[in-house]
Amino acid sequence: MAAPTFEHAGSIQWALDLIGDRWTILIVRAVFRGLHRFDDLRRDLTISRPVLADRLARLVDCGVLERRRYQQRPERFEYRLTAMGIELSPILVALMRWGDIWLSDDNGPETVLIHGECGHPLDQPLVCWTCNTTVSPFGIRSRPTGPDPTGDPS
Amino acid sequence: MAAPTFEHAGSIQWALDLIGDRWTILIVRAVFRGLHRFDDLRRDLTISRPVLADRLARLVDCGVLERRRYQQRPERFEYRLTAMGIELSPILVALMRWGDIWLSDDNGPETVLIHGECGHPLDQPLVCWTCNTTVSPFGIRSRPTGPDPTGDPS
DNA sequence: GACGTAGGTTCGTGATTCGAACCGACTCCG
DNA sequence: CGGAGTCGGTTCGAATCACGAACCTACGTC
Repeated sequence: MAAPTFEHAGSIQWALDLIGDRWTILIVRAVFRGLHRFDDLRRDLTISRPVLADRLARLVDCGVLERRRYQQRPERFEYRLTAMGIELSPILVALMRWGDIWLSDDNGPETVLIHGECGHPLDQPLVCWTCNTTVSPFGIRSRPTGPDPTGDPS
Repeated sequence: MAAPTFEHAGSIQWALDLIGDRWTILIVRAVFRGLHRFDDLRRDLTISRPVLADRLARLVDCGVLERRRYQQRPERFEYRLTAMGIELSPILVALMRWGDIWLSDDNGPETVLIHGECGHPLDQPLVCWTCNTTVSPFGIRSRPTGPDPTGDPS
């Protein structure tokens, strides 16, 4: 059984350059939750004004958020997720599930994410739609970065 | 259509406290790829010695990595993923897929992760095994943090 | 005994991040 | 009219963090 390769560091590196600091993910999550205004975000996250302003500008710059004027006189702006931002949700889901399973302080909740329609737990598997099977982390290869380096099995 | 809630910030907050800096994820990824020794990691990541030592110690502390002696005289150690560490893979996958789709510089590779057995692309959906359906980010509720705050639809 | 390797620690500097304070444009209240 | 409040920031000086360079230990090798 070969190890997962996780080649193509660039993708992860780039992603981390944008969202790999302590606040950005939490900001995106807050916007998901319906907080769109500067002061709402600041209160909810207890983040300092300069850092929030910087992160929001960066997220708008790279296309994760959209800055939208919601009134004139005085001009006021709110932040909305773009398609690029909405597609961050698998990362949020993965972080949340992992944190919930492994880091719950004592007898924390075991199942956080549930299906809105039926109320049953959600899973986030790797799926090959061609084989119609779920795939373990050890069934991954990467393309086009060549053959896997055959990391010796742990 | 209600927004996803992503309640229970604690889970994400805790996860980010451990793995939310610029290096930790990259270190975990490198260990996944088969790099287990201090100097191999340092060379691969071009990370400074103090930071690598600090991150490895922290990861061992919190149970993501295991420090294992692989020889005596002189004592030498290597780092292996624990179960907790292996289960970080959904986060790596999500980061990688997002970065690859949205951040590839020009005509970068569109499909990085493929099924080792069949060579077809892998997907990482949200699945409700009870309904046997995939769920969009907007079909998520969270438990037990109460009813969703009905984030106004974007 | 000089050199190489493996796995770190110590140290001083320079970049981040922080809270506190300030600012500008406007509204509301009296 | 004057003062307070709201919203969305920017500026500033102090504290924290991450960095490379150098050093250290313990061993093997030439």
